[in-house]
Amino acid sequence: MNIFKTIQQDIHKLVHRVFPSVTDATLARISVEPPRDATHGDMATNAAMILSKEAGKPPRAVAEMLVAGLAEIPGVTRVDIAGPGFINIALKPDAFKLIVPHVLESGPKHFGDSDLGGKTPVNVEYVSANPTGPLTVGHARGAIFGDATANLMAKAGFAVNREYYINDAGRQVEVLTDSVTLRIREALGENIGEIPAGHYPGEYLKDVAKAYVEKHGSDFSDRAQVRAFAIAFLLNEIKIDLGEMGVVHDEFVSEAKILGDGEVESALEALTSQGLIYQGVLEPPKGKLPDDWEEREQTLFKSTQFGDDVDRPLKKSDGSSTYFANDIAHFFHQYKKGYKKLVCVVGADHGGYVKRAKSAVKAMSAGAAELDMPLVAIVHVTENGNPVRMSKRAGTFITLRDMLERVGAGVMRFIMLTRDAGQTLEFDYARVTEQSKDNPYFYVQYAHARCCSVMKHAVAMFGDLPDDMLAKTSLASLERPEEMALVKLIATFPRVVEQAAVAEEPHRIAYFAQDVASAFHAWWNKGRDDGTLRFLIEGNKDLSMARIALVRSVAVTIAAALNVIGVPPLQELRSEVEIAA
RNA sequence: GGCUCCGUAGCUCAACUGGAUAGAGCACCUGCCUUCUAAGCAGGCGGUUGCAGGUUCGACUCCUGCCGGAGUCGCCA
Repeated sequence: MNIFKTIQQDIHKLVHRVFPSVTDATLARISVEPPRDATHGDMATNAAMILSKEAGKPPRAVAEMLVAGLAEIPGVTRVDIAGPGFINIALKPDAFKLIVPHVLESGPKHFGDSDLGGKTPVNVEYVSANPTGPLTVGHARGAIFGDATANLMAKAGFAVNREYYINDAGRQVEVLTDSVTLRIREALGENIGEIPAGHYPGEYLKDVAKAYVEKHGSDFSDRAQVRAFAIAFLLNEIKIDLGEMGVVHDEFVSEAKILGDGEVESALEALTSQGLIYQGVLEPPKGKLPDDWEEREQTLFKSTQFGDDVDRPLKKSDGSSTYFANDIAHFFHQYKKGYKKLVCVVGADHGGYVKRAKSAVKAMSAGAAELDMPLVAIVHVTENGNPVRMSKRAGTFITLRDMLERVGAGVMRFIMLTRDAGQTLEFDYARVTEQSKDNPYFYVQYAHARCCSVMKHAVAMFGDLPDDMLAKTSLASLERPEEMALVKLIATFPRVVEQAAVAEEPHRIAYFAQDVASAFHAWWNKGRDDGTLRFLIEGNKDLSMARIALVRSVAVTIAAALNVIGVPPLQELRSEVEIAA
């Protein structure tokens, strides 16, 4: 149930009646949204301003033509023309109150569900960390963002597949094999001295070596065996970490398998048949010339035809395919499986790669598929404001597991979604675990726990109060502004879900949860000064039941939002206090 | 030097993808808190959205050029 959409559809119908020649494109631009300023009413539409050009009349004149029809839409109590031609609409409270039984019937799993996506198959790829070491907090952010984005898109009606692409081919895997071999020799008693340059120095490889020796003994002569063992071991560690974070994938796709299956060749053939591949010489990069630059003819993809800045090479000088060529194969693989929309979550250091990847997908699908590449920025981990440096190369990075053990998955998931993914995130151990309203995780959980506490008292007073019963409760006595503010806020959730899904911005859900928590805390606090605003009023069962229904729907709404983020809502905070103590 | 992302209150960040008077929290100031529910509450202060142009009914948002920060720049992934 999306009241904004319902009204929007009514308005579209009305516009069509008043302006029969209106085009679909124009109609699509006519939106209905909650105004920023509540005094403007409950909803505002830009219809008159959008139609102005086609109608050949000034916006306010167009608005005049729509007012009468708008007033007849069910639930509408007032229609005003304002500013440059906005039409403000007020609805009777009952129209909004319908959301409460809807929330209670839908429950935390389904409130906010939408069919916007029309079951469009979408592949969301995230994490995809190389199986060469443990996950870092940077990976954690990408994992959480990707997981929440996948949840969000699924909630908005897309058919989502969650993919982890295993980079188990290429040079870094050979480096891993060398490094592990060294550690195996060490485990067998050899003094290996300093780890030579060009090897991964991380101590975690000792674990790999130890496990290898336990399984295969002292024979490390079979390079393929060492490599396969190391990858499997480290990938398993990664899966354990992800599992504890509640980050799930539907499938793990192996790069080595894609290469082995000849997918690169078939992808390149597809491009060749479109005349998009040629032999040529690239201009050297403008400005600073690399020291070892030499002109060379190579195999190039005409990515400039699709918005890229230069054509991109597909073969290295030794004839093997570039990373880009392999990725084209990977995207081609996804496309062939039927996905029309590809989302690939990558680190911000891949920013320069987005254009060519998008152009490749556009080219090989002949425009039928589209790639989005959200960039996830760095995490700065601090402790009481003091930065904790991380550097994967030095092997002193902060691992996902370090952070998980320190603050727990719920805190990580929520806090990492309190920023737009493209913004660097400061994550302060002290701040995200403190029990105060300055900590958004706590603030939201506290609101949910307070709702649960009210429910406990309510049950003691009135007996069992299942949701399906509360859904039938009369809400006629809800008339205070604090109550209606919450009802209206809850009613926007389906809209927030759709917009966040389209924008692929799950942080909006976290902000919404904070908004609901804030409005609820405000209501709760009013009850301190004004006894008539308590939830449970002795001797007034009608009012109490109506408020209980609203409190419960607040809890369900917060739970539904947290569900998208992947954070379990807490019934009470006491247990957390004990953990912290 | 080219490209990408970013620049919003003193600080950390939002702003419904072009909508109305740009919003929260922290900090600061004022008042409240011997509790049906204070791990606080109510209010106040705070802005030429980096700068300069442009597009239009309307710009934090789109375009151009500067300034500043981060990332990246054929044979790493």
